[in-house]
Amino acid sequence: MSNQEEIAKAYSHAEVEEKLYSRWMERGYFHATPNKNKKPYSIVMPPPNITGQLHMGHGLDNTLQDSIVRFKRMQGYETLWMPGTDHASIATEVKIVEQMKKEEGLTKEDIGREEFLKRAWKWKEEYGGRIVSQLKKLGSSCDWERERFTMDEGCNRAVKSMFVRLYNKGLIYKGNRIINWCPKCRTTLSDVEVEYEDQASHLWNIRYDLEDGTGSVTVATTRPETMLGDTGVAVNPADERYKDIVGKNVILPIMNRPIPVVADDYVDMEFGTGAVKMTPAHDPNDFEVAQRHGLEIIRVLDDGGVVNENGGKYCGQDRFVARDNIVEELKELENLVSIEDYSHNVGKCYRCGTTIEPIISSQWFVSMKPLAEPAIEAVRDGRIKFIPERYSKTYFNWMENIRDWCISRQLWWGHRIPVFYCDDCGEMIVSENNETVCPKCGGKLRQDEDVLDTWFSSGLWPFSTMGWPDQTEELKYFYPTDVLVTGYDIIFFWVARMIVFGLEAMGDVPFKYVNIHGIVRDDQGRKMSKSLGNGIDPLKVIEEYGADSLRFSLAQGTSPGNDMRYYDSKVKAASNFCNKIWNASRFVAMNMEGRNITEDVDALELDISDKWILSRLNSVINEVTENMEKFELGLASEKIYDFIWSEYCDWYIEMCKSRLYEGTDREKDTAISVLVYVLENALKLLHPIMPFITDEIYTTMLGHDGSIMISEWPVCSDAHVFSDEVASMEEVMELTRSIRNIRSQMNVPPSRKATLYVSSSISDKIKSAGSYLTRLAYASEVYFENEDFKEPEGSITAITQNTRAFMPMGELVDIEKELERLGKEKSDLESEVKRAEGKLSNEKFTSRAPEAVVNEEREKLAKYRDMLEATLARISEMERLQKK
RNA sequence: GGGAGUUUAGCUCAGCUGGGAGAGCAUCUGCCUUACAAGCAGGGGGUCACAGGUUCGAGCCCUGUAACUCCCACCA
Repeated sequence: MSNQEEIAKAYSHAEVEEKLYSRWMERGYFHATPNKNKKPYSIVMPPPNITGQLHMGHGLDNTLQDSIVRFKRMQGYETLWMPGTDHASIATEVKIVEQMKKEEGLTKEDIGREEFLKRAWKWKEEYGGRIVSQLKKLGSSCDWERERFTMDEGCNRAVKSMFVRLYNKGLIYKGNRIINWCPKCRTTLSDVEVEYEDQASHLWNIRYDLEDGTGSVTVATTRPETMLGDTGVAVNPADERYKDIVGKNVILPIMNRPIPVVADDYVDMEFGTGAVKMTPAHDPNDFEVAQRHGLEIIRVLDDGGVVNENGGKYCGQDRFVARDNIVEELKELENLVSIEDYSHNVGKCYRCGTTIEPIISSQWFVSMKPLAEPAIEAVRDGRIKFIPERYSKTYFNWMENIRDWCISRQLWWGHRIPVFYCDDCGEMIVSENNETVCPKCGGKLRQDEDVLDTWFSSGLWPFSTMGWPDQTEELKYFYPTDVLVTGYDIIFFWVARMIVFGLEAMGDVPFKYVNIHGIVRDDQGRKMSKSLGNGIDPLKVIEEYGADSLRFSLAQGTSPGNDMRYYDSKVKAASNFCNKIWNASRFVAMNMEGRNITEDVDALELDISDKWILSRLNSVINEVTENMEKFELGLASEKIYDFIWSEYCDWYIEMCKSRLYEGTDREKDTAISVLVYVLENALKLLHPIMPFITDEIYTTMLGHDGSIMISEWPVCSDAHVFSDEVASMEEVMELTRSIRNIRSQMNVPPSRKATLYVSSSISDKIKSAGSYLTRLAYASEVYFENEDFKEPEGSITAITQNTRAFMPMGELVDIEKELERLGKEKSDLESEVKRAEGKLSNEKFTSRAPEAVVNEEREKLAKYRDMLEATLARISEMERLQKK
């Protein structure tokens, strides 16, 4: 259908990708719908934040998912890949607040909640689609008709429903507890949203004098400013040093307030002085101790991290300013005993990096323990499998020590907590509906001001996107989903919560496999980050090399659970591969012209090379399918790459040329039919990873209607196992390699052809392969001779087990050089023989090793002995010539 | 303080249930051989971190050591 002039010599990705993606969309190939005649396969996409731009992490994540989805679609499953975006409550709000401040000098309080939300929605409309269009550039075959947003109406319904359900079960409660507070974002954070970092700091030792003047006690702290809120000092009850002062009061310096000394097991006698100052309002441990001993709780920091009116003269000072000043004053008061260097773990807000402040506050919590139990069980009994398996350990460790989840956030952008208060009678109503009137007193109701943790709605994603709480057809058909593909960095944030919520809401796991991948680092192994400026923009890479190249390099470089580095050279290599495929296909297309192509290759009169490549294809189909089933995309890519490049292109195409150029019509038809058949199947195997180029070749060059993406995945066939031919072919290949090697070492250029005399004990088997040798081994003619053939003088000789090939090279043969080469050959073979002999003479080996292994060793020994014998014969022949 | 991972060619990494060390890039040599110079052919380069052990046989299994990385944990 095409000729050389019509097909470009190099593959150009830009227009192809654009064209094909819109074609796929138009034809609705991505859409999935419950279909009783097909088996379902489903994946939900980890919804990217609407604030986000596509980065390499998305690139990897979505390449893996798309590859799996395309594979399953070709296998005939009704395949749903559910896409969507996440409202990312805190991340988005921070961004909008920043933008407002920068552009208009406004704070969110200036414009009020309603106006702020209007802007947020506008922001979502403007930028929320950005990442979606970027995902499309990657080639993602998601069902865009089903695209969802974590804050759309359906998701909102699901969130409210889940909240009420858990509340009614007593699994959501409001409590006054120490929470993580970000003074910059002015909101609570859950425990997983705090990132800990070692910081060089000090340990300040401060003396608190006893009220009765009989002595003093020294306490150590890393946060001197909190002393303003101290309401006690704790010592270990077993500590002899402090036995007498328990129950007495000390005077809190600066504040000059008497506070009691209490005894509590929490205190470690070995650490520091063995006495600990208690700040119950700003430290979780102190809070617990205070609860046990009835200590007062005095909050001294406000929501902005500034000392409040309880801090006396320090009121109004930022916590870190106050720290310095308090240390100064303590020095002046001579209460500061000493300052030690100390490295200490500081919690930071995962969004803005501000040091978090533990603060006592009234918040909403999910009671996790009862919910965690079935979630642990689901992984333990194998209903959910982590890949790699070791991550289940991480999961257990976290789940088994789980603490309650603080879900209320003092933000505006998010799902508002469905709780209503009556200020008149104090009634609290938890409801999915927008309640306005108090059922008890008829008073006006006020909704809780707070919103929910983003991850609360993300946790519902696998079923909220399919219509839950309604029992939809989609849920029945596609839930549970098959696999979740995500990075190890959000196992706690997201994966664990989905499992918990899925089991609770649906009574079933949300997915069967969790395929965990690592993060994409830069070429120096550093995390890609905005602050380092070392991020690589996938879109730029796509623009330069094409989505296929990027995808291939990502898929190829990945192994489950491990980080990978991004290298430009990897993408370049993948793009060379594209070009290779393009040109191989171009070659095939050119030779298709005017030929009679038979699709059923088994009906053809196949020659040895055809049988060899079909056998090889068969194995590759087998292996790649298995790799894909096990989510081993890296191995799959490597195998397809090797097959196409090193077998199909390097050997098979070359072998076909003799028939295509010099054969009969019938031979030509056979060769091209097999060429097409193998190419087509190889393209199919590659399609999940490189969707664009494979479809372009499939439709344009191979002339198929439709698309490769809806074609059938190749299956292996027993009819294509030709072990004999493969073995013979391999001997021919070995012989070829040997001839090439010799010629290269002798510096004989390919243009210098020689006659080839082949003397082989398996001549009948490899005779038909003789014609390939012309091309592959640069021979002018090939003659098959009987075994005792006496070669012409001045030949160089390639030796394989059953075959010798002689090439008379005339004066080109440097006898000395050839002897040197043969000498090296000889010693190589001798050591092989020795190795095999050694093994086989070991009685323990022959008696204990499996028979197959022993036989294999025997065969090797025979082979090397044969080859050694032939080599020795050649050496003496050469030596004879040398003497002449 | 627990837990996990990594250590294989100059660089980045594969190596399935133990059976003669692999790829890509880089490097060297020779080739514009009518699909592809983004290519072809060939070469060099590895005591598989170290020390023991199990085994007929260990990169792979066991024990220990070292270095690097990550996660978790309320020791002020």
